[in-house]
Amino acid sequence: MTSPAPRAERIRFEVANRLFFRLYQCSNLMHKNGTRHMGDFGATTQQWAVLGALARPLVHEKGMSVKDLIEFLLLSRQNLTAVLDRLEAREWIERVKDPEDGRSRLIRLSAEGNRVWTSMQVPIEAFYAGALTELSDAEQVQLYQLLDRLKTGLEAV
Amino acid sequence: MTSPAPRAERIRFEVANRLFFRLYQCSNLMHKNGTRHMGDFGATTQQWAVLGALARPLVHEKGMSVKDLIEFLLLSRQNLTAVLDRLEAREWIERVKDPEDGRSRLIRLSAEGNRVWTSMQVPIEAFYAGALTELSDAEQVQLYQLLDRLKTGLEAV
DNA sequence: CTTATAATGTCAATGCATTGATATATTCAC
DNA sequence: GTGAATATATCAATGCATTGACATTATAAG
Repeated sequence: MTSPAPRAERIRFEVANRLFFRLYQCSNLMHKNGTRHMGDFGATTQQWAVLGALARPLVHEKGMSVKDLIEFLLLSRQNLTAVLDRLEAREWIERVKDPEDGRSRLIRLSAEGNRVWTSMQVPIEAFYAGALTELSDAEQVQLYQLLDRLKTGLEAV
Repeated sequence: MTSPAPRAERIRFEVANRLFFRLYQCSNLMHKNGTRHMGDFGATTQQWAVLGALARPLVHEKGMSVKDLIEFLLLSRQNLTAVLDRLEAREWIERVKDPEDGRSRLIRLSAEGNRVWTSMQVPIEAFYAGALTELSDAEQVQLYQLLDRLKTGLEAV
């Protein structure tokens, strides 16, 4: 059927294969060791992402709708709901009615959630520093930018 | 308590934050859209990783022990067992006794698994090509190498 | 007012990933 | 042979992630 792939094609495939395999491994390691670094808090890396999104300056006051959180985090609604439920059970976030849209509920950091998020910065910074020892400042920026463009491709594929 | 972080430190933290957030998003997108690309086969990206590991030239004949697969894929034994169970249920892999070590069982591609893996190359290549449109060949290599060093740091942290 | 659309939530099934504890069989050192 | 270490498997709990289907409530269009 298919003729044997030319050399350039084989190499291209091999590079892509390794690239996505490393992405897979790095993501698993990030979640495993990142979550382990939070020992005292018992918070997962996925929960950081939510708290971090809600703690951003322009969001902190009024909160974010579930819809906006879904678009920001790129998660399914059903999955995000479960994560929010766990965060709400710990009283780190609150769901309040949006005064401007009765259908919408705004997700906000609670006072306790804000306090916890601040304390979490210490182990998070330690994790970041430890995980990035092999990369210079410039390389970290480079990696971020390459991942940003990979994300663009992955969204369209 | 802690004095306000110097500007350079804040920027460093922000870069790390974005880097790991993009890693998180890319990994989720890879699994979601990668698995979707396999529609006909109903195989997940994690299952590719296992089949791909077993299909490598030097492994294909004799297979790999569970221990070696764990070290290669960086997964927990309990998780890998579950993935292997699903692959075995589809008769894509076989577990055979290691003639050299009675404790060990070697995981091998079955004839059917080998055939399926070959057919899968087509949608996998299409997925790779579509996901990497934003990156040149050189950038793909660069990204792979940066992820490789990130992995080293993430393993040690 | 009626209808369509949008935002959210819920129920169910499946798969991936972790940790912890326990069990069995085999190999190897002594 | 005894005992330690190794390789694998299993059971249980928890969390993350997807899809699909259905329900509720509120907004917006006609």
